[in-house]
Amino acid sequence: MTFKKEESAGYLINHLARLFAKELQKRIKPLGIVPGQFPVLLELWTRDGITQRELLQEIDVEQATLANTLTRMERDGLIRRTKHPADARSQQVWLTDKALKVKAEAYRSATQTNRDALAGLSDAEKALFIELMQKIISSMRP
Amino acid sequence: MTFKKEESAGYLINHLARLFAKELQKRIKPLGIVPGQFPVLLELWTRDGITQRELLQEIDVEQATLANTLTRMERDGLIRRTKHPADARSQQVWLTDKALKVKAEAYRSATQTNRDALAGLSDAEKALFIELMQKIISSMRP
DNA sequence: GTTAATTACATAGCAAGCTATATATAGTTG
DNA sequence: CAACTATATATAGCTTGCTATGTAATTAAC
Repeated sequence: MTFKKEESAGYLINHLARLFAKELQKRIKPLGIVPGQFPVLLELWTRDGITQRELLQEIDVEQATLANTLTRMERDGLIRRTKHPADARSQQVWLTDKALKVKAEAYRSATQTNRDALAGLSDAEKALFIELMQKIISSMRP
Repeated sequence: MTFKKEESAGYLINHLARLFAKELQKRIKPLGIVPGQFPVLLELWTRDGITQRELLQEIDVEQATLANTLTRMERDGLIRRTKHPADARSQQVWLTDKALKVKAEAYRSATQTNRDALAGLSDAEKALFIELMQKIISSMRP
């Protein structure tokens, strides 16, 4: 009954995810942002002022995770939250100038992290790797 | 300047890692273990009584992460720690009966999680996916 | 139009990761 | 052997994720 972790998909994926996060964190630290804030920023950079509910539909985390991430982002001066005019339960989320200013550089950091990480692969391998992950995700997603 | 998260290696890997962890957690919960304990168990099931230092060499996490994981495992009755006879700084780590008893079922759970997750891929794709991850990891590892 | 169900968000509490730092013991070196 | 240096582990404090539960506001049902 041998189980080799170096050949286990789950083990490798977990390891890889941590290596990626560490690398990205290093790059974006000077911008005053952290990896967990990236999905929120990506969405708001293209669609500012949406509600938490709408944000949640675009981001693959639990509602509580998003709420906590937004609280930290507010603390860090990246977003503001305002009451929704038509629904008092709802909050609209708005980027601050600080968050708008780092957009270009943050994109570059993420792109560069991906590029460096996959630098040892051929173009065909890179494309295949992405495709395989997409395939697995869509089969696992609830 | 478009950045599509569905095509970003880092984004996909993070998402995939969370899906895997969630799935594994569901399966091993009845055994009284959690995903973060798996690397420790895997090593101790084949080499019991080693020191934290030796464990650390096999597991790709920081020393502090391992120390905390071991503390939780001790609390949960999975391991015991004893002073090393020849070096008072050192701790030897031993599995309890509880941890030994779940070995076979835990292997099965992990194997099954991997199998199910990759079920939509051909054998060649599975092998390729593993190889690509190994390749990326070895290029990113410090 | 009050009651019940649903929705939006927050909070509590935990796991698992990280960096940075402290502490105790061992080893080395003058 | 006293004084550094190095090693083994622990602790503090943070992020990012989760589940479970609470709270307030809205909508649906009677």
